[in-house]
Amino acid sequence: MEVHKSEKKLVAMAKVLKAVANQNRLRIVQLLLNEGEMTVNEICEKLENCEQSLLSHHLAALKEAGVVCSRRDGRKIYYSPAKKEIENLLNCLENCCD
Amino acid sequence: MEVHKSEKKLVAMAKVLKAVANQNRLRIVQLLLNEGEMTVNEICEKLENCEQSLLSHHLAALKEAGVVCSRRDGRKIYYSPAKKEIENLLNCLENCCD
DNA sequence: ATAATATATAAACATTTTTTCATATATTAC
DNA sequence: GTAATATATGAAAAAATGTTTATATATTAT
Repeated sequence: MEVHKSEKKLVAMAKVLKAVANQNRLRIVQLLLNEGEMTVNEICEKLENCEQSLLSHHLAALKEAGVVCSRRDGRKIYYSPAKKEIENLLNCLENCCD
Repeated sequence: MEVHKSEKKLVAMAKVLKAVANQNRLRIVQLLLNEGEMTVNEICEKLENCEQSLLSHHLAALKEAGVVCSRRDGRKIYYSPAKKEIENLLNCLENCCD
């Protein structure tokens, strides 16, 4: 199995890791994986110690890294995991921490 | 499949992520996965822009997070991936970045 | 058009991480 | 013991990230 990657790919990989390498953002991703689509407010309620503005920053970071995606419905915006590979990643991560 | 984790596990997961969420450290891990055990000097030669002292700091961070382990042989110290799950994690990560 | 709700953004500030530089420790060779 | 090699460590400086606060934008309701 080939593990070494091109510089470009390495940068992309580090980017995804940086996005999720944070307690709050990790919890956000877990929430979305568990519960599916959620609005910012719904996420905000589940997350203690994370006020609306901060949450928006975190969501923007996750989105920019391609970890989550969003769609608007009326004045609400729904976030969800951007792709199924994210779930695999989190499961592998979980296995690393047993 | 259960994705939500206890606070303790979440912290552990974030810790591993933080350890590898860095270009140099990610490359170190890839190197070790590809080539098996390597000494600090061998790693240092493969990594450009990463001088001995900095490399030691990175290795210490990876070790402290349980991502790599080390053994001494004479005056050399050999590093290698700490467990097989790390390889799975990197493979899942790779799939996220296609 | 005004108000209310939901979310985002920007700038200032605080904290953490990364990097450098100088020095320390451990092992082997002489 | 002294020198050489391999690696680690600590503290300061530099850079990046996280947090707060205030304000902006978009949508809907009145």
